[in-house]
Amino acid sequence: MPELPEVEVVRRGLTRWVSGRTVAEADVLHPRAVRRHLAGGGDFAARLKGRTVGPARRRGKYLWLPLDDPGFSVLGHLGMSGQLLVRPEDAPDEKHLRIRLRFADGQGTELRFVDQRTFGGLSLHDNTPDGLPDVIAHIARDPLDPAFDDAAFALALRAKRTTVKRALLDQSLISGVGNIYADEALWRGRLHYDRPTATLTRPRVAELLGHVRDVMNAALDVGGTSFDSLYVNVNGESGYFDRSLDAYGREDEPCRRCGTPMRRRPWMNRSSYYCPRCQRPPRTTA
DNA sequence: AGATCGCCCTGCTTGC
DNA sequence: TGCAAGCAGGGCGATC
Repeated sequence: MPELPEVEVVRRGLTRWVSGRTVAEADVLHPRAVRRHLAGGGDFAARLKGRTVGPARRRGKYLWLPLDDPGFSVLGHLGMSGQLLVRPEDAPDEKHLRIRLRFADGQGTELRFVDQRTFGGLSLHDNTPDGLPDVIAHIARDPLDPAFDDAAFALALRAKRTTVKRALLDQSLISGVGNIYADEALWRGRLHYDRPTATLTRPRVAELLGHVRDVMNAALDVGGTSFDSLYVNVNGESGYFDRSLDAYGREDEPCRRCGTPMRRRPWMNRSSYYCPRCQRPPRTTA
């Protein structure tokens, strides 16, 4: 599944291969892929036609393309299985092709949104004065954003009176951290997922934030080289999952620090992976 | 009204 | 062997 580093790779790929091009036609092949565009697929296609796209932007796992009509943008989210592919126009359709954008130039490539599980999609939205699609105005900055405010994050985290993994996944506090990165950062920080945020000191929060950034940057280093071939994988197949993860998916495997078998626990309809020795549970599991 | 939880979706894996 | 349940999970909206 695409995580923030993969989405960033996609953003760079879009800027390189799609920005500056003018949409000749948009084909919506599956209505669910435009479900956030409330006016429907026909309206989506009609309003996109003739628009020229600007440099791709990203916040958390959201991507958007500002349009030459400065009032609005194409917003995208890859969900669990979404891909944005720049493909030759004559390449056969992918099995799960949902949206196709043709361009009014002679480059011979088109942009395809392919998504098996249809958690992702594209939509058009008005921009806020900050140039953000209005429907994501509530999404906090992500930890790779230079304007991310570490001190404000630490304050808000401790004020929330929640547990640390919930906080990491709370998009109003910090965006772009999914289940995998949360578990990896917590393992690095030797923190149990149910640790109350109120018990974390500011230095501890700063350290945790550092771990989140380290994991993301490591993945970005690997993924950043994957899109510069001819068939432009603007798809986020970064090779991240070839990297060795320290926590996620390692149930019963030895902790890389202490050798204790890692555990998996059901958590919020998901799983949490942790080392029972390095990441001691809080005394009161309330 | 802030916090919590269920649901959306499909293909691969697991178990009987 | 075949079928069915389990699992993956971001984000939104309903609910309390």
